[in-house]
Amino acid sequence: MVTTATDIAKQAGVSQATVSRVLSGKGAQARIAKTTQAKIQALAKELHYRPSFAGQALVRGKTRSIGFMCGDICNPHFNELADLAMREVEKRGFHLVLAVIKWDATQNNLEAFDSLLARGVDGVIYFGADIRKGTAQHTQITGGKFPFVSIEQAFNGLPSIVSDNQIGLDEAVAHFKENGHRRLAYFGFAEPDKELPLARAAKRHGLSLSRHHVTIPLGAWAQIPQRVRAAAHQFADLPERPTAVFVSSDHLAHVFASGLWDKGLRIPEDVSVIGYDGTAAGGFMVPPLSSVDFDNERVIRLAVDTVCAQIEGRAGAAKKMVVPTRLLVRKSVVPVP
Amino acid sequence: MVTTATDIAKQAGVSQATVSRVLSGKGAQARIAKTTQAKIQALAKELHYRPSFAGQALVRGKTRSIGFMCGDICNPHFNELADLAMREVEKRGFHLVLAVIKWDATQNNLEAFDSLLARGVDGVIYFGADIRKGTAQHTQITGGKFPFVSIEQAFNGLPSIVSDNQIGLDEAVAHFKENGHRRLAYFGFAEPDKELPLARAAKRHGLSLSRHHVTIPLGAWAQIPQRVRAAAHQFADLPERPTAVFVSSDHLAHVFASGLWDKGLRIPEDVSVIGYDGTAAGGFMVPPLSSVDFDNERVIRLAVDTVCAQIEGRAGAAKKMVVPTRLLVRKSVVPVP
DNA sequence: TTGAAAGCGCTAACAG
DNA sequence: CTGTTAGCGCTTTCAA
Repeated sequence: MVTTATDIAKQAGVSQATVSRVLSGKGAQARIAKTTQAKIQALAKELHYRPSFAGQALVRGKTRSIGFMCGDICNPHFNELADLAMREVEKRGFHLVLAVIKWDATQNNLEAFDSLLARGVDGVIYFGADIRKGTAQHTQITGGKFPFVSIEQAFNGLPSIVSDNQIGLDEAVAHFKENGHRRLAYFGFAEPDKELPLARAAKRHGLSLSRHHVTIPLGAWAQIPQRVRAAAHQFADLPERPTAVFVSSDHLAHVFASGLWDKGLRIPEDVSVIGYDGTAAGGFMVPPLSSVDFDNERVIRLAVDTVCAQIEGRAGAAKKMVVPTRLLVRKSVVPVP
Repeated sequence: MVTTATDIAKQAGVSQATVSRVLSGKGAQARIAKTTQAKIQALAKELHYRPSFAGQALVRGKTRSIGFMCGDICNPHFNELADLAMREVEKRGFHLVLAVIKWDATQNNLEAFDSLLARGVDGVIYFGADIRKGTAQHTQITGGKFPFVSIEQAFNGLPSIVSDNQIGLDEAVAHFKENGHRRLAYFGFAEPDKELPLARAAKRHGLSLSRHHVTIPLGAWAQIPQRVRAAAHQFADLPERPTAVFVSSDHLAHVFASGLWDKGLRIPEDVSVIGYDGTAAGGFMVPPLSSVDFDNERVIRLAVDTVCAQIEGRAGAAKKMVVPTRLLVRKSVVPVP
């Protein structure tokens, strides 16, 4: 049914090894006769030859594929990242295998990681979901031998790429201030990486800061939207409602905006908002969402470079890379009335 | 470095075949001594044994993975579908390999398909992008032998799952009419599958219908957003602007809404809109977008069932399955002023 | 209850 | 310039 190199060898009257040499591009180097090459090439085309993935993987000990672990792929930040990763990885001759982290799992483990290893990936790019958890066991599994790079979350000793949120958040707060806002709020999951820099920035610029956390019980992952919406409703009903809100992700900002809308509030007329991630999707919100931009391109390029280097043995490289964030000004912040 | 079955066999003092039997769950059936089983299991755990993907794939002739081809993964319809497909496929013990169709390729070919085959998938679920093209060559490649199912686009003779747009579009038009709208517009790419049923429905309900096509030159895929936005601007400036618009996808509806906003127009106050796809993302638009729902769950379940059946030799099954669409009423249609 | 052996499709080292 | 040979890690007869 499926054509193998041996089939071609038989028909061409040469050895299977010769076929392999020609078809894997080593023909020139091995100085195979032009005529033989041509014959084999022709046969290969005619019989729709396609090297067996499993055969190659087995003998090479590599599948030439890289795993990408991330949260809910319906979150624009993750799908935009996955899209970039796919292109970047393919550019280097690898395949990308996606694995979505299952937060609704009963255990707090990352089955996705096991799934990727079972799938035979040569390395993994790990990008935790919105809510981060310790994953000691898997860090151990990797043990520093397996090509691995983590985005945003730094595992001890393993290469990681984290963003410097202070810069972007400073700009965000400054932007709010320039527009006359005095009462700032944080809206989102509990994320110290964002809340601490935000608090610092607020202090620096003399704005008050309140925090509005959305909490999701373990296993209730599916009801995130409802809970976020409910939290937005609560926010809308606040007596001394802040006029400026930093939402911890663009994805949440969508739901937040929708929740405000339910209550008859509008962005930016009633409340000015800045998101986080700088997604393209945010640019199509009504109004276009200003956001702290994560520099996806750079992060992904670094991540892919890092795993590839490890896979190909050219190790070394920095252990921890820091990428700056910056404010992306669109239309969701206006002067306070 | 990596533990193999042979390693375990050596340490356990048994043959590698026995290890394989135990570890692949055939221990009971092959009546291996309980003690032997226990010893092997223990060793496997201790040494972090993980069957080699390539080894298994080679001997089985199957990778137990299914390819999913679709358009831009940043389009909510596609990422919601991919997400479902992933879960559905994993439920059956397969992996999903994503391949995004590259419309910006110079050739009108689907490299994604080749990429999947190179990746050794056992079957393919094909879901064309917004703009569909003939892909004769690949239809030939599949030749009816390779497990394959197409969503929305019916290839000659191959299993396919298409939606019945007439139902949903009738409901959509009826909904517009109930709200007093008389002038209806189609906004989107040229898609006969949607435009024809829409025209029929409009006629039936006595509404006028104008068409506003967004055209993208081949290779200009990257500038879709700008072009859609520009088209929305043009629409906004129309002298006799329709009050009701059917947008060919929720994804486009986002951009359309954003384009109207640029011009100071609001949904639903100035124009009522119904999208297509019924994405969850549409539910977070401001205002929540009414949409013709595609019944993702059902389509994906059918698709996965169909490829799996082919892969596992239980062939047969219907050649062409039709899934009804229906209107999902949210908040983007209001009575005409 | 278990071992020996064959072979999946491919690459690469070693001979010519 | 090309053939032979030896595995890669696993499953699966066939024997014992």
